[in-house]
Amino acid sequence: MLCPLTFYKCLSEDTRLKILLLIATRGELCVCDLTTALQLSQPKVSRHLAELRKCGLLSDQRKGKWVYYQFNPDLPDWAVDVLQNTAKNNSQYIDSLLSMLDTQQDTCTRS
Amino acid sequence: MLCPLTFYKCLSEDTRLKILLLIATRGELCVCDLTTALQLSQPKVSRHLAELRKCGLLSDQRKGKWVYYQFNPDLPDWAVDVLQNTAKNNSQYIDSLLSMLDTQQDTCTRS
DNA sequence: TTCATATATATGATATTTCATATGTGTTTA
DNA sequence: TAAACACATATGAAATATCATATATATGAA
Repeated sequence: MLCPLTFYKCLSEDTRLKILLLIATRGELCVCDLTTALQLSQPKVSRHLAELRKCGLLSDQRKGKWVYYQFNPDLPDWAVDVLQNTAKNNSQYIDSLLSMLDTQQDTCTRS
Repeated sequence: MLCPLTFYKCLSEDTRLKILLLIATRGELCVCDLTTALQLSQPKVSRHLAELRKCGLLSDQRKGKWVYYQFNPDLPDWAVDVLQNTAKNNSQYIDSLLSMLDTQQDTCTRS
């Protein structure tokens, strides 16, 4: 059972909120996608991802060298609704980040 | 324009989240209703109310000696949705507080 | 004067960042 | 094929920043 306070603490920090809204939009992203989109150091991004994992908002899946993050399948519907509602109604907060994924050189050798 | 990060910072603290969910359920409440429901000191409740007012989530209305708080009419629809969705799907988080309002002696002389 | 509410200031508690380093996977090469 | 290497990601620990609480006191209405 996800406590609403735990959930909202996760959304109350700029990096974590952006990670969640990016994943709400794209379905899944790997760590290097996120460091590129957010222009932040890898340890900083990984640390916040660990927090989101620990609290049950995200789950991870390794594919070779890369680790992809997506919403935890156990996340309750109301929480998914909140995240998707927020992403849809605050595009100015994430659009420039999304465009980094498409137009900028991704640090992943993969891309 | 309400920034989503500002909004979620307001929801990331136990007292503030409970205040917002109580108001989502009841429409409006005065400070003494909230101190009763939450069993917290008046300065603590007032301080959090001031924060929610400053950030644009709540507006206040004085009625005689009492000050009533309700959602700010300028609060965007997505934010109202988030709060009502959360209240509806987390009744275990607020039901016991709501029952204090109905059954316990309210500290307001009014009641 | 009393009751309801607001706020200042000091203090304590938590969360975040950074740097260094560890782990884990795939790839090269001797 | 095993050692060495390169790349992606995770984490420990210290330094720093941010936030919440308590107590005392101020304001404002009846």
